[in-house]
Amino acid sequence: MQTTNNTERQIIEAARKIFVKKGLSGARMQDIADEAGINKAMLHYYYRSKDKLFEIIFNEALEQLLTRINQVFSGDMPFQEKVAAAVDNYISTLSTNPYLPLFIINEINQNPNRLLERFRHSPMFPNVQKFIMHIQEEMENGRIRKMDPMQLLLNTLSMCIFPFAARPIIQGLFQKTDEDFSRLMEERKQSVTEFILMSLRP
Amino acid sequence: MQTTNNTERQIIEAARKIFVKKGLSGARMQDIADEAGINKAMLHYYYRSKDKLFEIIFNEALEQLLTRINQVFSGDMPFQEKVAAAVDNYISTLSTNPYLPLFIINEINQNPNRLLERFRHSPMFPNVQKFIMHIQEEMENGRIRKMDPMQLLLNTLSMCIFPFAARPIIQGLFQKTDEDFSRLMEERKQSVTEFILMSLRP
DNA sequence: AAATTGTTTAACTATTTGGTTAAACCATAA
DNA sequence: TTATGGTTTAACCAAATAGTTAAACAATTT
Repeated sequence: MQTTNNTERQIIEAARKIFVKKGLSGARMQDIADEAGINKAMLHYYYRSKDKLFEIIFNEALEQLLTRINQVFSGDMPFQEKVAAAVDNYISTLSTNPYLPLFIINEINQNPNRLLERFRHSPMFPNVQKFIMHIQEEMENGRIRKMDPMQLLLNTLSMCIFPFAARPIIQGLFQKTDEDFSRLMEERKQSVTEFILMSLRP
Repeated sequence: MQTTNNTERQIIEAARKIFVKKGLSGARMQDIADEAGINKAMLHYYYRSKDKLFEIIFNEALEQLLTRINQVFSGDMPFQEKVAAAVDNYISTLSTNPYLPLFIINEINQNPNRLLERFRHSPMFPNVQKFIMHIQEEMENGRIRKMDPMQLLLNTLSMCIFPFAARPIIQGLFQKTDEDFSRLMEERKQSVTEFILMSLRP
């Protein structure tokens, strides 16, 4: 029985690697089989079809991304700390899963109706609302300057996520090595947090 | 001869629509032919292969995006105005070409070596450098607070581009109509500019 | 009008690719 | 050891898809 589990796991890992890199339409079942070092028929034996296998990978990716990120938003720290923690957590998560955001954005673009359903029912939604309310509270108390909370949320997410999505362009354009990029993102935790909080000074 | 030109143009327009929406691997030659309302053989008659046709669309998209954006960075206005103009121009361009950034990011991800070459030789590169120098100048003169100019550049690009790449997620998650989204982006021009300049207060 | 040249189409081919099957393999239980 | 049941493989199939071709068509030239 350990063979079964082992094979199943090998398939999932290979599928994740290929799907996340090439997307649903770009991935080949043969590529996944090769990556897992097994016969292509095994993919169908364990997971029936390409679509079924993809579904598993997509859901897993979505959950992985949202779960960790989410704990921060719902936490009860003071506002400044919460921003710092959110940025830190976001950039850390993406540093270890750099392909994830582009993968998810892309597939939702290709198939909004089918995939957005999961998003809406994900644990992320309510916490974002909570974060927005926290922002409004701070503004009303005059502790930060007033602006549309939605725009602030978009700014925060944009600055955390975008550099990873555009990574190959950034690295290519500015001749950065992988190490350079890692360092840049590490510094970015501090820099983005500061950038946001400085902007919000009343 | 007008028939020829007309067909050629129809093909290019159809190809742009399909490629930009579905990407290289997701696009079907038949889809492009259908979109153009012509026989599939015509695609090969005029443009030989899928790859050749894709190359044309990709280069065109890249040029379109960079050319307009670029004029701003190289201009000679005062810093504050330059930031405002850059943000405004960026968001305006993307409002009329919402699929463009994701398309370009994606295809470069799929084929970095082949496509980055063009990027590096594009007219964008030197002007970005000029913008960075302008930032440094302002910092040295104490007109804005000090921070890594590269991070500032990343922040600016992120906040302008990301919302368009993530558009379906944003709209789906927050139940925004197309009109809502347009308005949000229109307000964003002002909001992001302010956000940046506020953060840079010394 | 006839000939020539470029354009368009339907039908076809070759290749890729997701999916199936029957037989071989292998571990475990009887 | 042999029988059983799950696992794996090579070979195959069917559908999708990029690309080709020969013939029909249309415009232009002579």
